[in-house]
Amino acid sequence: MLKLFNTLTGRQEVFEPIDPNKVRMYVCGVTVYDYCHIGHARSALVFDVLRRYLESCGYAVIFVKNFTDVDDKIIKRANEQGTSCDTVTDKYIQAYHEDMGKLGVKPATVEPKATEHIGDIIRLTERLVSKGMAYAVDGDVYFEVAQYPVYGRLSKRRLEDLQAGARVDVDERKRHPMDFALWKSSKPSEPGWESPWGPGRPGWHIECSAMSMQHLGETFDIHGGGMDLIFPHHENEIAQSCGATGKEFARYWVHNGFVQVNKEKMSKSIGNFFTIREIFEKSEWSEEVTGEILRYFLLSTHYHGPLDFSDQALKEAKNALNGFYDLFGRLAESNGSAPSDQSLDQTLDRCQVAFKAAMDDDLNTPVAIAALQGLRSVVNKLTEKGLSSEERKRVRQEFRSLGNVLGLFQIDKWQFGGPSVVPIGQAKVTSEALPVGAKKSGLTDTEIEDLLRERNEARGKKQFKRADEIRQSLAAHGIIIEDKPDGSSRWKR
RNA sequence: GGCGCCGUACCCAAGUGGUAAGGGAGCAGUCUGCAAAACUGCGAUGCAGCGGUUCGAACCCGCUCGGCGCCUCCA
Repeated sequence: MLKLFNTLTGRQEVFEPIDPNKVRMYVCGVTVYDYCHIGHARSALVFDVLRRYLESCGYAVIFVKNFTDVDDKIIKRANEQGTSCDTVTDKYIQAYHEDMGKLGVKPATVEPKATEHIGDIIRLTERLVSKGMAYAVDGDVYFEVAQYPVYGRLSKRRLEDLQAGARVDVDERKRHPMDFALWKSSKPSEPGWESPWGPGRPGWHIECSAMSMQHLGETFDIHGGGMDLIFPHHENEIAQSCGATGKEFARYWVHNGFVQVNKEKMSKSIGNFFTIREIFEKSEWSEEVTGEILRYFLLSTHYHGPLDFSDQALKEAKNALNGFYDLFGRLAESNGSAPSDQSLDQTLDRCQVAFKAAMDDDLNTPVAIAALQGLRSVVNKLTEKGLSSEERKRVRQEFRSLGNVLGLFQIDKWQFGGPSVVPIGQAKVTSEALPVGAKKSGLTDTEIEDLLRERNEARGKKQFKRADEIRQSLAAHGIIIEDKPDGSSRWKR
């Protein structure tokens, strides 16, 4: 039974979808005027995992994640670059898909763009105007917060408190300082659409209401996003949606914490952000490996709390992951048959139960990972005694299927090279495709294999000095050699 | 000024009333030509501090200190 922390009620609640077998969720995506940073990655990942977990529980999930492709920042960026808004948004939507794809974030069921829903937005705005909850002034349309008595129920703020500290310039055309734009008039040079109030474009908040209602209905199950969206974005979505329909909007509001750098929020305005592609470009590991390291790192903290990004943290994630892939490597190698171990079934069952309990507890991924670490530890002990090949397959499958919920452990070979086994004294160099774990620079696999072969020839002749020289020189390139009991060797980066 | 979050070992990180999960790093040992991996052992009498409630508190209450977020575009 999944429990989720609901921002709306301020506590954990048992998750029960409207339709017993179906979950409808909406997550605020990004405004596409720049590359995504790690903070965007965390948000995308958290809801990717929520979606995967719901699916693994047997729900049919309809997952909508939008792109905000009309916005002041986009217009500004287009002007700076001397291009059109479409060019800007196309570029960054593509980049989004590339970056998130490398992270293993599955595409949402529907990924609508604001500009594809202008008609819905205008209709929703008209609906609010006709109900007296919004008013037009000089081609702009504002939502009147005073018309929605429970305004502030999500962010737990009262209108009076907001007024006191408001840093916004008060627009005297607005009836209340917190009234927000549903529709903004456009200058001829700006993107605009015809509307009952003249040419204009949507305000920021209205698009999410229009798109979520269009794709998921007026009331749906889960609405998510980063914590910084609680106010004003989600507060305003609730006000305008409930104001228009008179029904509840989303039932569970889920918000992820920030990625920080040196305990400070990673943000564009502070300038302390790292883009996802920057991490991939800087990384010494292959894309698959880097993507999995990032995932592991981002899931090693509960989604609700802050998460400090650093090179050291990534390195620790890599080391932790190494332990798993070392085990997978050994599981994949045949080491003779061994009598079946009766305790294996029990071990696998226990891990499943612990994993599920952790995920049920508000998506407690650190504890879920701990369950997998526990399995790793037990299986390591079992492999010391020996496991049959059928058992080794089952173990690997277990890691694969539980890992799939987190998007981990799906790769066959990680840092281990392809033709990694070079028997002592009789190596044959087989050149295969560059393995997944290949480093982007440094020695090629063939070079490594050549050196390894030379080393094992030396070992065969008991020329250990030469053998150790080769070990040293490979180590200088970050290559670690492991000699197996049968005299052959494997290597990893 | 208002609303809210956080402070657990060298690092990361669970635990939110019943006597401190897990990982990484480190140290020692087994194994190994040497390594690596794996295995075994070691590691917070204490959870920012001080009071209080309780048979019992890291977990509840109060105060203090320290760090941060939102109220403005922001995942």
